[in-house]
Amino acid sequence: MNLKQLSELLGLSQTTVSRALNGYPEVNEATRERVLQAVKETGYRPNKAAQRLATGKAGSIGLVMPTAPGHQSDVHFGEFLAGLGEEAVRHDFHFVIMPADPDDEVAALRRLAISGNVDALFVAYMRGHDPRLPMLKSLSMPYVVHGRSFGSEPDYPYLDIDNEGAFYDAARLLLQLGHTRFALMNGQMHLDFAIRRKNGVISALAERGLALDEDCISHTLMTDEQGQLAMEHFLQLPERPTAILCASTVLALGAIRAVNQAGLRLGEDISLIAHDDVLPLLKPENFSVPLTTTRSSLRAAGVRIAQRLIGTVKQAGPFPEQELWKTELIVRASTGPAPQQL
Amino acid sequence: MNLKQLSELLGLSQTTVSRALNGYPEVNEATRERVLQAVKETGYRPNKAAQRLATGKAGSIGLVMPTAPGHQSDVHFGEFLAGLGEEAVRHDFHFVIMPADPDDEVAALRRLAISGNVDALFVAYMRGHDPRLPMLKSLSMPYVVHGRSFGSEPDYPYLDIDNEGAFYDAARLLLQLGHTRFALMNGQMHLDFAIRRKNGVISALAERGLALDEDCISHTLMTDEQGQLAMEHFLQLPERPTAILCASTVLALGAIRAVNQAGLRLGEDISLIAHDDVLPLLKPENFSVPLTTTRSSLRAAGVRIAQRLIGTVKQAGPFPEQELWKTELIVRASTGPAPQQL
DNA sequence: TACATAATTGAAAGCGCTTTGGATGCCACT
DNA sequence: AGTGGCATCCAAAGCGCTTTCAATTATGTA
Repeated sequence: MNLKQLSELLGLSQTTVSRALNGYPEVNEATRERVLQAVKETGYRPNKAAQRLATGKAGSIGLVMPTAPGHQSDVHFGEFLAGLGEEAVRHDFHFVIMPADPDDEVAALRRLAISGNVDALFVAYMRGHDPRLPMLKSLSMPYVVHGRSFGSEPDYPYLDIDNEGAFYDAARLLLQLGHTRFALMNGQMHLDFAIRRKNGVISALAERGLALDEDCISHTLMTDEQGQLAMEHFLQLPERPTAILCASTVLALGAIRAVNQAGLRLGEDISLIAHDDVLPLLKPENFSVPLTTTRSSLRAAGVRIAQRLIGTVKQAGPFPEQELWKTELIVRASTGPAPQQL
Repeated sequence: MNLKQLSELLGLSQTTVSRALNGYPEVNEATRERVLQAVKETGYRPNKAAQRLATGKAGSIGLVMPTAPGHQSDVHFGEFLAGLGEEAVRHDFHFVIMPADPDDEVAALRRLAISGNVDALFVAYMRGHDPRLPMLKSLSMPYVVHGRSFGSEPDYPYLDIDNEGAFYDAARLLLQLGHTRFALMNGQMHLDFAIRRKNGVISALAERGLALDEDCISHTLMTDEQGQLAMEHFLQLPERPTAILCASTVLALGAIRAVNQAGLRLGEDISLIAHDDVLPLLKPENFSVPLTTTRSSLRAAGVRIAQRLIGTVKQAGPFPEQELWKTELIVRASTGPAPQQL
């Protein structure tokens, strides 16, 4: 069943049927009803390729999937993708996923753009001074960045969470609880969010005249193994930190293992706040000691970015170019007053 | 730059240029060279939508991304996707990813198929008597299943690993080492691979007149938390098992944590063999006690399935309908002789 | 009643590619 | 010289949709 057959069946022209389907105003409401009814009965579905050829829109958004160690099989990637997909399916959009080595990401992105089978690009894993930004700007294709690029002029469309604010708030909570010795388990150093989170902690501490020792910062991949290692290191420090800020619940998982193995009690000897991306497999409330977290749903971010991307392609009204989402600080049992003595 | 322009530039017809590009035999080698050269110089890339409209091929493979708890953000999904993508990019294929609740998977798959923007379907997370199989057969669209469906006639195209053989071999190794008390940490009960792995263990044990107690089997999600819980349970059993078979290195991670916390030594008090999907984040050789594993790369499976799918769409020669990959048994330090006494 | 205006509808021209059904020229072979 | 076979190449017809331009009918207005 195609447009021609459908229009013959209705005794209308293809033009009118097409217009009825695409919501053009110049078609009589009664005829539109008839068309819609016929669509329902016949199960007609417009041919995507033809639409695309006629309109020039591909109905798809492109993204590069980094595949080097450390990015590969990143749980965060999957979760974000679920969000993108959730929105995409509502608009009959799909993804063009191009896998690429992170070293090749700029080129991969360009290839994707000129391949002609995407309408818009999505970019993540932003770094400080990210080289993809100038490339994206030179392309004439809509894009939205997840995160930001520290050090670059913020004149590109992005959706980010307030990483600095989140970790500032988290650090303040711990300060109010009387903690003075802090440690930060962070993501890889070159990543934008890691830079900002660190800044958030530093500025909260600075207000109390405290500093974050370099020895008390770890920059690692977001795996629980790395979390454990980092925490083991912290626990061996002569001035053992009592307040831990943790860039991910995945890291926290390992960290807590280390705390337990050291015979320390979470929420008493050690207070910990983790950032929670709302990964369904790792709920902070299900930890044996429920985790205090700064929360922001990665999946929701995926939905929103898909909305903006698709909306832009469909030219459906203006979207804010920059969005900065606040995170929620949720206090659970992993934070408590600083222990009175060592 | 489109075909018309390119052909005018060359002083050839569109027909000839098209044929030259698509490897048809009836074009002079010299002219083909000229065309290829011009393509290189102009950077011409055929318009996907037009090709698709003309040929009816979309150049994409569809897959349903399950999003319910337990499937969501599955590390295995991401890893497999990396493999699919690796091959897809070579053929300028892309994915249509449709997220769906597992309850809705049959319907989602059908929607994807009739949406008209995929040429082939990929299906995973197979179950016993999987209801998607009859649906797929009724569709006239190529597909390949990752895994199999226990209890269904094996007359559909699949790629599976020899789960039964893998766990049979693993169990035999442990038997040869003198172990007699076994436990199996398995995936969810309804999943095909879990059924087969269990069968493999049971038949190896049966050869020695041993049985696998129901109490010594866990069926859980493949998370390290579940692994830890399961192992804790096993360790509390009156007749504590000394030989553990584990469906995933992710489960093993938690299991080993439990072993350590119980003060037991891996490879001495407890021998453990895990199935290794070759997840880059969780390498068995990097465990503090390197893990004996049955290995089969999930990513390689992704590559192969993409090959078959794309090959079928392009009608590039016949592919085997059914493939069963052997796994490698790799002995490392987590297996040792059965302890002499409790 | 006559005429401008608005509301609907259609015919037909693409979008850029593949492919069918010839052309054309050249050669070998009767 | 006449014929068939090959190797090359091309014109043109779609593929199924959107959209421009034009036609037709209905609605007001003077």
